[in-house]
Amino acid sequence: MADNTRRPEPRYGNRPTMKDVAARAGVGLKTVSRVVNGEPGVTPDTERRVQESIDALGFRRNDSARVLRKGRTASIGLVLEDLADPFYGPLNRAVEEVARAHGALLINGSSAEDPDREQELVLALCARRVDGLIVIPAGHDHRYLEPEIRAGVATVFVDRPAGRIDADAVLSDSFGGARSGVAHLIAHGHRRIGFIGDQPRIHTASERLRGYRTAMADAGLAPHEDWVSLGTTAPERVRDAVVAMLAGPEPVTAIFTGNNRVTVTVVRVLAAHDRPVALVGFDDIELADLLDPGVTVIAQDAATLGRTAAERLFHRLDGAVDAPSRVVLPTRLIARGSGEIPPPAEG
Amino acid sequence: MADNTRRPEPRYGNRPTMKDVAARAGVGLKTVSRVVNGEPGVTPDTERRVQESIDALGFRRNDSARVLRKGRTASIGLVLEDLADPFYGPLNRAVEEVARAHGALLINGSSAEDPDREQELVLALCARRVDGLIVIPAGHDHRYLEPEIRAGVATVFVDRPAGRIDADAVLSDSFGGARSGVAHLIAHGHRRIGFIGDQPRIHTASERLRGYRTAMADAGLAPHEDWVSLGTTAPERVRDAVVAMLAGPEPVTAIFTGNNRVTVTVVRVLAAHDRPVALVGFDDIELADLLDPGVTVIAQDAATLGRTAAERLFHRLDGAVDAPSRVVLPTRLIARGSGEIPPPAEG
DNA sequence: CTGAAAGCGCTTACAG
DNA sequence: CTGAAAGCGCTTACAG
Repeated sequence: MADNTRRPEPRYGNRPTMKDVAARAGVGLKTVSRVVNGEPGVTPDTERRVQESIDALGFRRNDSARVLRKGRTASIGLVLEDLADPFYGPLNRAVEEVARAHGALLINGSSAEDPDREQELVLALCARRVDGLIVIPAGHDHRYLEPEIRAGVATVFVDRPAGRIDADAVLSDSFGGARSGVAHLIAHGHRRIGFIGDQPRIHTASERLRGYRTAMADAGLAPHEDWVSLGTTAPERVRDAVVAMLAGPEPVTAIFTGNNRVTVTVVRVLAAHDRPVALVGFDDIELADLLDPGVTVIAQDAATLGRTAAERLFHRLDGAVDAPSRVVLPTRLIARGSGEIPPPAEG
Repeated sequence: MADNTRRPEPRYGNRPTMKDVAARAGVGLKTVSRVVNGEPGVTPDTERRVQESIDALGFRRNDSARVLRKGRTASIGLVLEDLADPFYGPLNRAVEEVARAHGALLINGSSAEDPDREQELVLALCARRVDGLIVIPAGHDHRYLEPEIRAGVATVFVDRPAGRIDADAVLSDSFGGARSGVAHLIAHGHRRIGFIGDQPRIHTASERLRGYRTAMADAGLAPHEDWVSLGTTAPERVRDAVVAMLAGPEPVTAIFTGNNRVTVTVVRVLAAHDRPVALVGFDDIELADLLDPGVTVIAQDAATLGRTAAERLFHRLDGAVDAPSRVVLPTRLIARGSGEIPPPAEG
């Protein structure tokens, strides 16, 4: 027999159904349903016969059919940017734990920072009739979700707000965090401070840039255009940005980085640089404390972000109909050395 | 009106169905189905009327009902140990990409290294009638899966093999990787080498220990019992193990660590230690190259692990019925400094 | 080209 | 305590 023999119609295999169990036990369908669901009103003897039949046939209730009748799928969708990004790991896990506590399964997907892919994924989840949706949006126009939300799909945005619709959101204080991080560098004597961030269409990126500009303005500093670089977090792009800022007649003496991926690349570039350059990064990164110098960061609490969003979602699923809310979680500056490097004495 | 007003029966909201669309367009149910699914045999005029009706009502096909009829859910389940562990990020992402390419959604869950939780999750996924399952097993007895596999649920184990059943598995070469890592330390002059690993009931942990013992035996070295420590990867446990190995009359001069979490803690402890101690760790870790010394590791390719497993799964779903296979992927030693530290001159 | 009937595997509402 | 009938929202198989 060849290796590539194919089954005719795979279907669910040949799974026994409640009907099969009922026939074998010589009872009605509803009685099987009662036993399977632990409902009362079955004599011990009948129950035993049904249970024996279930075991013999290897019956397992088809929740997919159950769901169709009950109207709730006991599943939620989580759309994030990249399942492989360590920043989202704790967020993902926190959402899972809350879902689990509510008896719901988690359907996961990455948008890859592509608005079309986000929409495609979100609508596929709606077609599966997930009870609710937690979205880290890639796009800026979520009006496509309006009919779904009206139809009862609870939706909570996390990390970034929804665009053009009014919806629950759970965010970190990107503006405040960046502002305090840049102020920290200024307090250590820096005047020429660079900002390297993610693409400006991403809400967190533009908020962090705003924090940078505000901190500079607060100190009466006017950042040179060349000190700001926004774009993808691809290592080459970030590397070029650092190199450019450190060259020229007025090189920056400190850099503020907009997220974990940017920070990692900047740390690499600075490690190979001849003069010390101060650095504060948004997002904590693993082993940041063991580098020399340790990396000073603005840490956000990704797990709390996820947990808060999921709890909000289930609150809605429990029937809460209060107005959409926005929760902003504080960030925390962790000084480890890189942010406390003074600028070189001016020549 | 109070905030906590509750809707009566949440159901799917009040979603329009094909029946509603048909009634509004004045056509039969089957015609709507044809339009929704892009099947041929509808006049342009009829199609226009139906489409108009779909748009006006905001109809979206209920895939949950579709699935019941079609027999396939176009979804797969992935059970891993911890969604927050950075090691699984790339694996998770790779599985997602393959699933996406096959039009399937990904249902995700963590076992938290608890066999009961693994089983509960796996069976819940089976009840949802996922088409297939990718499992990083926590337990060692997967006979509970036999009826499911017989009923047609394709199943592939990844990172660790199944227990007591014959099933596809995609693994990294834990034994060979650990053996070569320890041999590397021996080649650099070490004789007293410690091994700190995860709990021995975990397949990868015991295989790596076996690799350690084999490398030692190959070199004619008899490891002292105190040089081997297995247990949870909790930082306190690992810290105590390192401290114990470095104390006493015959302290180890090098340590081999069994996975990324152990390595991270050991790096922390060694950074605070007064004498240099060589280190090779299983699994690559972010920024390992920037530490001083850089951390020498045995790297495995988590993305390939995930991709290979997912491809195997869809191969099965396409009907392949060849015997269960075991794929073992090679590991790669990356020398960065910590593994090349020589032992101190003997007194 | 179009649609009425039956059925996927359950639960609901009801009757005995 | 028990079960037959109807229905969840689709697709299948068939007839016109």
